[in-house]
Order: sequence, then C-alpha cells, then structure tokens
Amino acid sequence: MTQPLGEAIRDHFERRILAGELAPGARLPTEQEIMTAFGCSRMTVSKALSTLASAGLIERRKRAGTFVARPRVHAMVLEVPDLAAQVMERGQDYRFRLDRREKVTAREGHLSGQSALHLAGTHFADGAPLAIEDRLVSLAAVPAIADADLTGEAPGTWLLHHIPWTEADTRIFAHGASAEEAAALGLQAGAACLCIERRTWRGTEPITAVRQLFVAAGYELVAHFGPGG
Amino acid sequence: MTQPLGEAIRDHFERRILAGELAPGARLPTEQEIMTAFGCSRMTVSKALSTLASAGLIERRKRAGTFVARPRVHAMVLEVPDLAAQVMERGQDYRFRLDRREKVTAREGHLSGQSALHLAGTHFADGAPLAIEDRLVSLAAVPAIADADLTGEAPGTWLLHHIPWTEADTRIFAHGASAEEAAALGLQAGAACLCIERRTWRGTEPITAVRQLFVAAGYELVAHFGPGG
DNA sequence: CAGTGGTCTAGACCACTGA
DNA sequence: CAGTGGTCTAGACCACTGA
Repeated sequence: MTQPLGEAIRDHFERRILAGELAPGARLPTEQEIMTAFGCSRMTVSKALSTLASAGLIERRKRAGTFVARPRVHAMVLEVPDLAAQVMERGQDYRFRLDRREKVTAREGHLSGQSALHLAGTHFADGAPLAIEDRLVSLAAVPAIADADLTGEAPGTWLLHHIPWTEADTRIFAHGASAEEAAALGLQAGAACLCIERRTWRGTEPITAVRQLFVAAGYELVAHFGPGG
Repeated sequence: MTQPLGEAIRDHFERRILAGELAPGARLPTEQEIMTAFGCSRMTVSKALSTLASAGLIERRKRAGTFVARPRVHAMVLEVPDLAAQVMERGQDYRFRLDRREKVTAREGHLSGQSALHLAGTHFADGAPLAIEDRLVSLAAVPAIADADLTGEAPGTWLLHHIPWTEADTRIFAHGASAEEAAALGLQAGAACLCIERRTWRGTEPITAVRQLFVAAGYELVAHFGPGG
C-alpha cells in the first residue's frame, strides 16, 4: 500500500494543477528543488514530470524550467466499440446480413488500383435495420478474406480478429439518406443519418475502406477528455 | 543527430511490431537481453519499454515477460478544433451572433440547481448559418462571464481563454432539424444535422453544458488512430 | 555562460507470479 | 522459488537557451 515515490510526485502536481492552485503558465519548482522536497533522486523526479508532460499537463523547457501547460484542448478520446458488442450490451439482438460480395479493382481512395473485395451489408438491432455499410477490403493485404464466411459475422468484426489494423482515419458527419439508402434503412428519403467513413492500414499497407450509415435514432458516438482518460 | 539510445530501442521494436514481424502475443526479449544487445543499462531499456507499453503496443507482465499487445482498438483521437479557427482556415469569414442571454436556475443536467447564464447563438460561415448553439454556463464557477462581452466572440472561445476545462464528455449523433431549428439554419424541417452535446468540468466543478447543431453539409469531425497519434 | 532539463550508467532491493 | 519487471539511488556528461 506504500505509494511509489514517483507516483506521489505525479499526484502532488496533478492535484494542484487541476485545483487551479497552479494556474496555466505558472512555473513548477526545478527538478533540484523537487528532489530535495521529496527526498529522492533526480531520475525519479524526471520520470514523474515526463509522465505529466506526455499527458499534456505541463511543458518542460530547457534552461527556463517546467510550466503548467495552457490547455490546448484539440483532442478528445473517441470510443470505438465493436458494433455487435454495443448492440448486445443494450440488451438487443444483433444480426448482420451480407447483401453483396464481389471481387473488384478499386478505382479510387486509398486502395486505388488494387484488387479488392467489395462487400455491402446491413446491421440489424432487434430485427430493425440499424446501419448499412459499404466496404472494400484489400485482397493483397488480406487474402484470407476471399474464403471467409461473412454471411453472419460483420466484415469489420472478422477483420479485427484476423488482421488488426494499426492506423486509421475516420470522418464523421450527418447525411440525409438518399432514396435507396432510406429504403434499406426503413426510413423516408432525406432522413437524418450519421455517416462514418473509415480507412485503415497495417503499418503502411492499406487494409480496408468502409462507409457506414446509421439510423440517427439508434446510434451515437461518445468522446471524453480528462486526466482519467 | 546521434539518436538517443532509448529512442533507438523504442524504434527497433515499434518497427518490428508494425511490420508484423513481431505478431500480437509474441514475446519480446527480457530487459537483460535487450540491455546486452544494445549495450546499455537496464534503466534505459525499462524507460523505452514503458513508453511502448503506455502507447499500447506492448504489455508487460511480471515473471512472464514482455509481449506484443493484441490491438484493442476501442479508442481513437478525435480532433476538436476551435470552430472560428476552423472556419477561417477554410478561407471563409466567421461570425457569431448572440441571440439570447439570460440568468436562470438550471433545472436539469450536470448544472442542475445552480445559478447559470443561458446563452443561445448562431455561428456563421461566409454569412450563412453553420450552426446554432444553446448553452448554460455556471455562474458559480465562472462569475466573470456575467460581465463579458459575448456579442462578437462565441462563448466557447471566451470560456476556453478564461476558464479552461480539464474534463469533458461529448455525445455525437445525427438529428433531423425541428421546424424552429431548420428556420434558424436556413434548412427545411427534418434536414440532417450533426448534433454535438458537450459537458465540461474544471476538476470536479461543472463549467458549462452546450448543444451545438451543425448544418450537415458544412461540418465534419475527424478522428485518428495510430502510432503517430 | 550558467542554470535548466535530457539522457545515461551501474548498481540495488523489492513484489509479483508462473514454471 | 527463481526469473521477471517495478522502482529507486547517486552520481555523470551533455545540449540547449534565456537571463
């Protein structure tokens, strides 16, 4: 139960910063002074402050010292749960229906020019359409998908289990459903939908590009910012 | 130009993991072995591996060793730029109009029961409505806002400069505009809009709660995941 | 140019936990 | 119970940069 020294140093300054006692721009004691105050070695102080710096709470400037960072809130953590898991967590029944599957040569986007599998399908929650998706999967990066059974499992879930990506871009915007999209989702044309477009890579190799269109009433994204993550 | 040793160790394993050469679940050499291989002290190895661990690339288990993490892609980094800055970056003219300002007692939400300032306004890009917002600001946490001039500067921008928050929750979803909302945005009733609801705190003290409704065609959110951030 | 942080060494003792 | 990571010490030399 004895708290590590480095953690004590982190907690001390984190608490004072969050309480506003140390305002943005305020200077922290030097490493030497903190060493003396906590009776520990400089490495311990340095590691503790480095952690706070990488969390964005403080800024360290050579020769000048360590300062409370002016909050640059340009980023939050967006939760990206697996769709099937999320639906089942709400106590609903989840189902995926594959509507289309064909081998193509991608004409545009980050898979452009590559041989790919074109997949389209519908996600259902309690039997009602929740989202439709349209996806290209690189056959060069993921040859195994050519033989995969995707009639029940969503391709996104299959991919995550087989070829996890290491890098991804996501665009999120509202979109009025076209007549065709509305029909597939059981909505009226023009109805508000949440659209998510994602491209993923493994290292530098493109894996998949997907566009998902969600019924507005059935889906939301959640993001957080804060010291707790 | 000589690369620090710890960085060299980080790069070495990061590259091998991203290339798939070290697959998820694979065991890395022990700290002792890495020490010998790189000819450095154990502290250097430990710090390098700790960085990779906090980035989620590896998992360290006592007695067992260090392993490549199975990617748990449940989080991405969502960019949250200042709206005014974002509009101007597109080369458009930005303007904010305050439509309503009154002192109230909050009835619900995380400011419930507190004295608050109720603000409503419209964001314009090149003279056309881009978003409407409806906001409560705690007068206990931010007394200075009672005397602030908010006719030109958006309250969110003012708040960020005066009482930066340290914690925030955000919900993102699509929403069909009501007749009133549509009129304020120059759209037809039911038109697709992106809705962002955010609550913020400084430490544990609630600061503000805001609901912003964006014209679908004019706004999108972007999120990233990857070793580069 | 002196004070600051950045990085590193060569040790040490400890807690944990799986073979 | 032995091997692993977690943390720490008491030094060191260096690069940077603002007073």
